[in-house]
Amino acid sequence: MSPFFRKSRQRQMILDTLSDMKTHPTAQEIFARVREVDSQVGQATVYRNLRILKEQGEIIELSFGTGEKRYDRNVSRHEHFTCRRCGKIEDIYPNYRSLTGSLSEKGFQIDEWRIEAFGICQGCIEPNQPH
Amino acid sequence: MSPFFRKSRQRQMILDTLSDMKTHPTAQEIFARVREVDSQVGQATVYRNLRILKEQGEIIELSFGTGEKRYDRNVSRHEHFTCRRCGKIEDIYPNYRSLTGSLSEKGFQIDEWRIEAFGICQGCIEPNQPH
DNA sequence: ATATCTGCAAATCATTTGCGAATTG
DNA sequence: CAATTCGCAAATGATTTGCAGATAT
Repeated sequence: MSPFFRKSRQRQMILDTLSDMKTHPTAQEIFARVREVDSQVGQATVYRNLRILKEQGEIIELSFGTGEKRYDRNVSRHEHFTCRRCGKIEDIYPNYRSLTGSLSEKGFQIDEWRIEAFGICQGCIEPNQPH
Repeated sequence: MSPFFRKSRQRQMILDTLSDMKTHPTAQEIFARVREVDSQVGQATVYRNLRILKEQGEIIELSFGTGEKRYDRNVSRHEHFTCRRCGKIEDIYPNYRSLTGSLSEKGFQIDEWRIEAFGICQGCIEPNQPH
């Protein structure tokens, strides 16, 4: 049986906070933001609820090979581009078809891709290189 | 100036150990294996040398969204398929062209992809489902 | 010689867990 | 009221760092 969840003020607050942040924040960043509104919230609550929200399919968990995980309110299928210069993470919508096609012929039964792109973002290339 | 590295018995042992392992092991798994040969080796030595070997381009560091990093002696450009059932990690060689093409048109200057595929491997699909 | 490297132990960072109290349906 | 959730503090797991002594060039 799939788990039953009650509503909680804290869980809603965490979801709202993530919705407001467009930066693909870490659990710690969400925790800091939530604490600004209610300094009573414990960090275990944030971690626990991020896991629950993920199980509920309300949010997505990301990882970019750096220690910490990041969270995303955008649950539609998409991937991410990280700018090496400014660190900004942008959503990208690649074409998966060709990837999957050539590999399924080789006997791979792939049901999920995790794709990350790295490079220099438009803003950092354009007029004058920051830094 | 790029750092200067001396040779060390331990570093060579770590590299040889990784070469022998075909499993994309974690630092801890490499540490355990190295300790079987020389029980004096400290774990800091393993972590330090894996970082150095990565900087030297001798090995590649992988991460699959689980806490720990994994290491790979195969430095040619390739990606990985992880079997959800048996956990085995296989090398895959996808066609990047189409991915990069459609996105560079949109102004992304992508210089690196990190791609992971998940699914069920051939061995786990075939005759009788294990478990 | 002397800068690099080692082993050890302690520190750090992200995340999880145990527990008694508070909250929700 | 009975299960879920909370806040706290302590535990965990992976990795890093400080340091005195050993080693490589």
